[in-house]
Amino acid sequence: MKYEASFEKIRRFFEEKKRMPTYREIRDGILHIASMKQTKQFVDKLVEDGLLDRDPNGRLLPTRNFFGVRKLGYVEAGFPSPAEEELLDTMTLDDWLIGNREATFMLEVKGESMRDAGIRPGDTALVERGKEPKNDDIVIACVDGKWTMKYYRKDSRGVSLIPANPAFKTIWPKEELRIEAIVTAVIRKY
Amino acid sequence: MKYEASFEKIRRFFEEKKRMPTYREIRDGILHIASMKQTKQFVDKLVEDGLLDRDPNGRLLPTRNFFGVRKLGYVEAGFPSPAEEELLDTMTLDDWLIGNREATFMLEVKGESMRDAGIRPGDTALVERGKEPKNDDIVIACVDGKWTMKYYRKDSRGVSLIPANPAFKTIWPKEELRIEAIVTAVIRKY
DNA sequence: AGTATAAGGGAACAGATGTTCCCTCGTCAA
DNA sequence: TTGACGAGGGAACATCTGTTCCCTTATACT
Repeated sequence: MKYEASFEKIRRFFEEKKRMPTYREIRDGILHIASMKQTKQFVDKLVEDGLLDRDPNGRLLPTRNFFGVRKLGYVEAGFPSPAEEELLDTMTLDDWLIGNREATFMLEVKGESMRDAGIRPGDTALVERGKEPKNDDIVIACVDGKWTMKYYRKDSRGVSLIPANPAFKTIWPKEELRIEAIVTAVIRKY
Repeated sequence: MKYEASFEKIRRFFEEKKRMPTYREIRDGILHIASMKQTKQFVDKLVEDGLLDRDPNGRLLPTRNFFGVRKLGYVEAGFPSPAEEELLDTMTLDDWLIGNREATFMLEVKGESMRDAGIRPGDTALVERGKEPKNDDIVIACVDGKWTMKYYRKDSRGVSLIPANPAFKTIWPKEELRIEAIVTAVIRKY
C-alpha cells in the first residue's frame, strides 16, 4: 500500500466517522498488516510530514489537510506541476467565509434587483446578523413589512436602499426599516 | 450553567482542538461540577436531542450541528423566529460545494471576460479537474500557451471558447487546447 | 553454510475513558 | 423527629489505546 493512498484512506475515515482512527484501526483497516511497530512507524512519518497531528495522549488529530480545498493563484498562472502541488495552502471554505457562525445564515437570492453587482437569482448569499451596516454594504432589510436585498446608504437625507439595477427604484423607507443582516459573501453553484 | 451555552462550549472545544471532549473534560471545563453522574446525564440529554453523537465505545462524536451554516429559504421570506430557528437545516459549505476534494482547487479570477455571467475580478472560482466539459460549462483552458476562463462550446465547427462580455472575442483554438478544469462554483467575499 | 541485520508479528504495560456503584447530605412530607 | 427520596461527589471497574519489548522470520552479505 502506498504512502499517499494510505493517508487518503485516513482522510476518508475522518470524513465518514468524524473522528480519527486508532492505531489498531489503521493497522487492520488501512495498512492491512499485523504489526503494531510498523503501524507506529507509518504514523510517525505522517506526523513528521505534518499530515497528522497528535494529542498529548498520543491520539491522532486531523490537520488542515483534512479540511478544505487547495488554493491556487490566478487564472493566468495556470496549475502547478504535481511536484509543486504539495506545497499548496489548503483552506476550508467555512473558516474562510464564516466569521461568526452563530450569526451566519444562508439565503437564496430571488429577483434581479442586484444584477449589476453580479448577484443573480438562484445565487446563495451568506449573511451575518447583528452587525452595524456601513455605506455600500449589501444588506438584507425589512422595509414596511417587505424583505429586500439592496445596497445600504446613509447620508444627510437619511437612509436609502439602492438596487444594483436601473430597472429598480431606490427605496426611501417611510415607516419601518430594519436592517436584519449584512451580506458577507455570495456563492453561485453550477 | 445553561444547557445551550454548555453545548456551545462543546462546539468551541471541537473547533479548537479538532476532537470531542471527554466526559471528564466536560465535567471540569464546561459544567464545572464534580459529579460524573450528572455529567453523564447532561451528555445523555444532548445525545437524545441529537446535538451529539456517540461511538460504539461511548466516545463522543460531532454531529452536523458542529459544522456549517444554518440554511434559510428565500430573501422574501425573511428570518424565522428564534423558536423556529432550531429547526433549520445546517449545511457545511465544503460538503455542499466540493464533490471531489482531491480534484478541486480555488482560483482567483482576473479580468472582465466573464462579466456578464456575474463573474468579476477578485471573485474566487472553485474548479474541478479531470471532468469532461459539456456545452456552456465555464472552463479553465490553456489555449496556445495562455490560460483563460471561458464558456465551453463544441459543435460541428469544432471547439470554441466564448467570453461573457461583448468586448472580448470568441476564441477558436488554432494549435493547442487543453481544458484543464471546470468551474463548479464562484464565490464573492465582501 | 553461517552470521548479522532488519522486518514482521504479537504480547504486555500504563494511562485514559465511559460506565456503574456506593456513600453523603440536604430537602420535604408525614 | 423521622424516613424517603433525590442530587452530588467520587471511587472502582472494564475496556480501549498508544507504546514498548521480545521473539520469530526473512534477507543480505561473507
